[in-house]
Amino acid sequence: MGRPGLNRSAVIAAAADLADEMGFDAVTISVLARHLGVRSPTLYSHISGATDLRTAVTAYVLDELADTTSHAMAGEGRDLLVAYADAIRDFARRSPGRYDATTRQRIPPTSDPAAEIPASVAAAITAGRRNADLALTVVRSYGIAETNETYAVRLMSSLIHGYITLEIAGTFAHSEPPSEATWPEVLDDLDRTLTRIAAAQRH
Amino acid sequence: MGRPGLNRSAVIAAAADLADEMGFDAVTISVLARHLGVRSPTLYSHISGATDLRTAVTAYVLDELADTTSHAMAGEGRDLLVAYADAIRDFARRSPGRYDATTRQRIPPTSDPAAEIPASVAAAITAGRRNADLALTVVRSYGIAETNETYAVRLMSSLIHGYITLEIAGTFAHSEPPSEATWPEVLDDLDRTLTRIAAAQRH
DNA sequence: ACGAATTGCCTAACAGTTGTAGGAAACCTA
DNA sequence: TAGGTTTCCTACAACTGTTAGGCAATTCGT
Repeated sequence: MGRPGLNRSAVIAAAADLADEMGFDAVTISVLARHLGVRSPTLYSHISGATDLRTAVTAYVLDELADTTSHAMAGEGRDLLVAYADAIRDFARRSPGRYDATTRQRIPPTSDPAAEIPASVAAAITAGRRNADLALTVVRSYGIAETNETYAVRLMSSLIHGYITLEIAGTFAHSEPPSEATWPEVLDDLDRTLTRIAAAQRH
Repeated sequence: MGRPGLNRSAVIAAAADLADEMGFDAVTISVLARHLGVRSPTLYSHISGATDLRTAVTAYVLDELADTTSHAMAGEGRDLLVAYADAIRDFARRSPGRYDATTRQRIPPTSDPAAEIPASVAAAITAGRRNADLALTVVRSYGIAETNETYAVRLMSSLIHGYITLEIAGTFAHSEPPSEATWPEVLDDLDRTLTRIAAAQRH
């Protein structure tokens, strides 16, 4: 039934690829349409507007990231931490536009019960939770108790995300040693801290 | 000589205020012009375009941040770290649009010697270095040797910036305890790590 | 094989934004 | 009061986001 052509998934995937080439902000409806060989209004058959497109890309990319990360995760404790953090960093360096999408798109608070939640927002929330669960897995593998879980996840996420963000922004490019060299040290110190948190609770 | 009216500084300061009200991305030439009670082309007498405006706001805000932070810095070691980190976090929470400006604006690498560097870009680089020097001051107060200075600054900056970014993005809003409660713990662990780095070098 | 429903894509058109060009008005100084 | 300087304006061109309505291609039921 109907004529075959673009579909929503193809449009979103193309947008994610474009984001890696030109930056997340540069992915406009017009640019994306030109890249796909159609006129701008055509895309409105597949997406409901620019913000829907961005949110959908965010959800799509968050799912990709969770897939990649969970596939790379193996071992326990320090090994698991390194596998987890390297997977995220590799993803961000390989696909900076995609990584940007995971952070740049602000999901409004769900406090308003009357407001209808668009499907793309719901998908982004679900995919975000998938990634949060992976972080939780790493922390739990250190034997950190439930009381400290949230804290440990926030500490670990902040450090990993912060380092990757500043690294991609070029903040580390103007001083020695190269960013590549200090990353393992960061993970070493993060490992020590997570170990300390786990040890401190079994008094 | 000449008719008094807007000048470049007033335009940039107004843009920074607007960023706090509506978000950094929402500050367009047209919106800013309307807010200042003039027509859009008028602004081109004071700024050379949209990217120049954004870069100039970044430089302006980086200077404000360095002023605020250096004014708040006092003490040594842990006290200094807390004063430094709290100043940045308070700034970011009080002025989220301004804080966004410090990170969202990408300064291209200065590798090309033939390219002329616009004044706003040079100002942003200088202001960025001011902030980097403040971070260095904190690290040095721990007695960390020059060999480890860069590493310690990267670690500290990544953690502080990452936590603030995720906090403002609302990532911590959906779990207990409140973000307010885990921040001091983060600084505690950061203090321990900086102390360890300092201790490890005098073997 | 044919009609009908379905679906994809198009043109036309409008509002809003960025940016350029050139001119008129307001102000300070002499 | 005249000159020079600077501010601000209107007019215009190009591009992006978005809506409305229509043509055309494909698939399904018969």
